[in-house]
Amino acid sequence: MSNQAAPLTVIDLNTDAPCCPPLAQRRVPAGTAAVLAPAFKALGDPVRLQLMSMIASAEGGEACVCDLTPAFDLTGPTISHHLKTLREAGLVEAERRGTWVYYRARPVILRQLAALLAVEPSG
Amino acid sequence: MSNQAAPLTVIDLNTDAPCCPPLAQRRVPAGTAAVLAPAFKALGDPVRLQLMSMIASAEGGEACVCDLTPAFDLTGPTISHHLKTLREAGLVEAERRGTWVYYRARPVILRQLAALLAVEPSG
DNA sequence: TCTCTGTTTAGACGAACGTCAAGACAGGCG
DNA sequence: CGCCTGTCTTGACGTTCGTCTAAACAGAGA
Repeated sequence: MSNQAAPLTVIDLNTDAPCCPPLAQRRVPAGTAAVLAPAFKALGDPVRLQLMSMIASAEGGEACVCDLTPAFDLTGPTISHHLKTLREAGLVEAERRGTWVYYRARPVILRQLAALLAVEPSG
Repeated sequence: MSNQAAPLTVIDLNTDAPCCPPLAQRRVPAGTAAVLAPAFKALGDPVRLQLMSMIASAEGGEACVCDLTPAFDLTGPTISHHLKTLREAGLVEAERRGTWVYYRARPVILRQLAALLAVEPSG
């Protein structure tokens, strides 16, 4: 069963809207927390945080799995699993071009997470 | 044994320095990822994300556990456990004043996380 | 078509997580 | 002091996570 009919999609992750006021400004509602927490969770592993950074900072905006995998002391399947986690969290998207698969960051959700964490300059 | 002698403290979470360039600008090194990933992980649970927000947005900059607990359908010990997780991640700090315990956000690390997630205004 | 390389899926394992009930600790008040 | 209230710790339970090996899938090239 594809469990995506849940009525939880309070936030449209595809718009460029800032989505939410900073976490420190207004209390985050349960629905918003349920939607955004998985994204933070996906970033909550050192390997995935590095993968995310390698992808987001790659030249041309995309990184090949063949460049990502050898950067870690982990097997290919394990890296693939972590990439799937990032994909399911909406943080990256994948595209196969011929032999290789390329991953690209999705800046919109990154901006939303950053906005949620924003704090007054010197509060 | 208090396992905090680990030689991993690449980042001083107590300074006000921006600490790291955005994740999308330069590849996050393994040491930095190891230090910051636990903070993201701590925010990766809906309950903790809401707790963090309730604390950070509370009037006076602090929130009493007695106000936090009744906001969820969870037992006191469970909320306490989540607060401990936030504390160990360096996101909040606690202080007991008489009968009640008050939690306060630590804006420095929040700023660091937000800075790491920062993305150019428009791709 | 067959074979080779690159990537993902499936299944299994131990470790860590989220939750609870029960108990321990801290502080205020008779 | 003894009791009560508020908070944290302990120990347990089932679930999820991170990793691996083995196998399946997708494309390129002979």
